[in-house]
Amino acid sequence: MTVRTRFAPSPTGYMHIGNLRTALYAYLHARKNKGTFILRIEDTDQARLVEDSVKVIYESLAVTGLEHDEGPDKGGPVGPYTQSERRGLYKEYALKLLAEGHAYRCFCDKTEKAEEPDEEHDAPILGYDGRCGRLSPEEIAANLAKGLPYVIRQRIDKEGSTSFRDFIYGDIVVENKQLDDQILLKRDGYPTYNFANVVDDHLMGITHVMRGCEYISSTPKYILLYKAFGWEIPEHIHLPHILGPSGKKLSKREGSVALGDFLKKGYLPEAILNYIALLGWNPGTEQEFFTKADLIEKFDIARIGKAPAMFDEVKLLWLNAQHIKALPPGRAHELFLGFYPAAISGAFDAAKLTGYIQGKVEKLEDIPRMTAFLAGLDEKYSPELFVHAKNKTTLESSRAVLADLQAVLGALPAWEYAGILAAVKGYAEAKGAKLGPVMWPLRIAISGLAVTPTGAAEIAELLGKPETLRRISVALAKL
RNA sequence: GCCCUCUUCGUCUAGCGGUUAGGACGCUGCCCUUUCAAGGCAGAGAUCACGGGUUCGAAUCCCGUAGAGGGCGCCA
Repeated sequence: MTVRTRFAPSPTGYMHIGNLRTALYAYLHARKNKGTFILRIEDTDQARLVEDSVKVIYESLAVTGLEHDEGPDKGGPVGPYTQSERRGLYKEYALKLLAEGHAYRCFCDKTEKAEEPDEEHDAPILGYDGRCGRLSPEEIAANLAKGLPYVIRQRIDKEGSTSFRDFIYGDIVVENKQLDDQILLKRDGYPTYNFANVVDDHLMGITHVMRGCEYISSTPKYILLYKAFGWEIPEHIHLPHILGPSGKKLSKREGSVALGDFLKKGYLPEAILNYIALLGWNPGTEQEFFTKADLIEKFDIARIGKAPAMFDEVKLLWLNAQHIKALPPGRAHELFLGFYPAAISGAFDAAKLTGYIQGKVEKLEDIPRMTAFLAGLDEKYSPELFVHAKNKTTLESSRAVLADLQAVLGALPAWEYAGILAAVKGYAEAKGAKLGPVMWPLRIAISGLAVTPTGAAEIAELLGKPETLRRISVALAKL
């Protein structure tokens, strides 16, 4: 049987990183097995529709390269792929359930109370008591005649228990009395997630249902639905949660949760994918750096874990640096260019600069801060920077070195890295000094910083001869 | 409240009856070096949540307990 997986997000306006991981796993499993990856938009909550948010979903999948084979924008054999366009279908199937006694009309009006759930107090919320399920045909007819609005609820026999085997968590058994007569079709005629999901997954031929483990508790109800329809039950793969730093579900209050946030900070899509893939899955080897192609090759749902994982941006940062380092130079430069201050991309050999710092950039967002000193020297730096114990430099030694260097470099006919380095080395040798005591003052003088993304000779080359000499003069004036 | 699930270094994890409990991030130190970083090496860091079993032997199997997370919406 060909594998068919689906990613079924709701248009909320942003791509939650946890949802992205679900999409990634579904995508990887499909690709790994030469199957089909489907995108389905779950927009059944009319009150929550957010303008343009479907676009965000398309863009997110595009930028991360999780391209789908079937979906609203691409079509396919089991469309439409947007739930709001499938309303007729849900009604048809709900009616079928109704006719067979697996569902009933409920005329109770609980819309008011259900508006705002009380999140602070975990007051016991009792499920629906099933009263409308006991209405006589005459009562139902009377209500219908009165034009009373109604919902359709699943009728669940409270005797016995329902079980299913989750691919990750194993056998899950729940007593039926724990199961609520959940609403299948809302008053407005739209299906609930609970119903639409089952109907669509079946109609779309989904073989592996992958979703967050918050659905484990309600899956028995879905199983009952499959059974009522007489449908084959697909493989269920519930994924452990991704937690925020506090150990709670990753939420906006604790920092970035949206793919867009990370992209804006200069995390590479491949690094993000790589990192979240490892949150809850491991290859069984010690490999941690993965390209998307690697992931497709190595991914295996059998190695998904059960325990929730905390999102650690520090490790993501490290992985991001690894991915930046691995970028082909041309591609790196393309990306870096967008982050260089205008003065740099104009006046400097920016491609050369990229080459010098590619190995040190952890995230693109840091580039302006790392390179600002090239565009303009902050002349107010402290002379104390010249004093460095390990290199045995002092204010006096620095002054002497810089004065000499000004002459040595000033006499240089050509201006490029190798020549500059050779000149400085030659000077140090002539003085019988090690390179450190000479390089340190030079680097401080031309950068004004204790920490720079690249060495003194590289910086001097980028700055050009006049500016290098000028900055040395500025330093000399301080000393 | 009821139900479901989870629990190995701070974090991500390996482990699936016998290991000095391995790796990665982070941290510390050393080396290299043209500073920092990168790279290389080394180190600290886990009585495997706790308590009982089973077994010659348990992080691994069983039963409890605790803690944490999730569900109980005309949200998904």
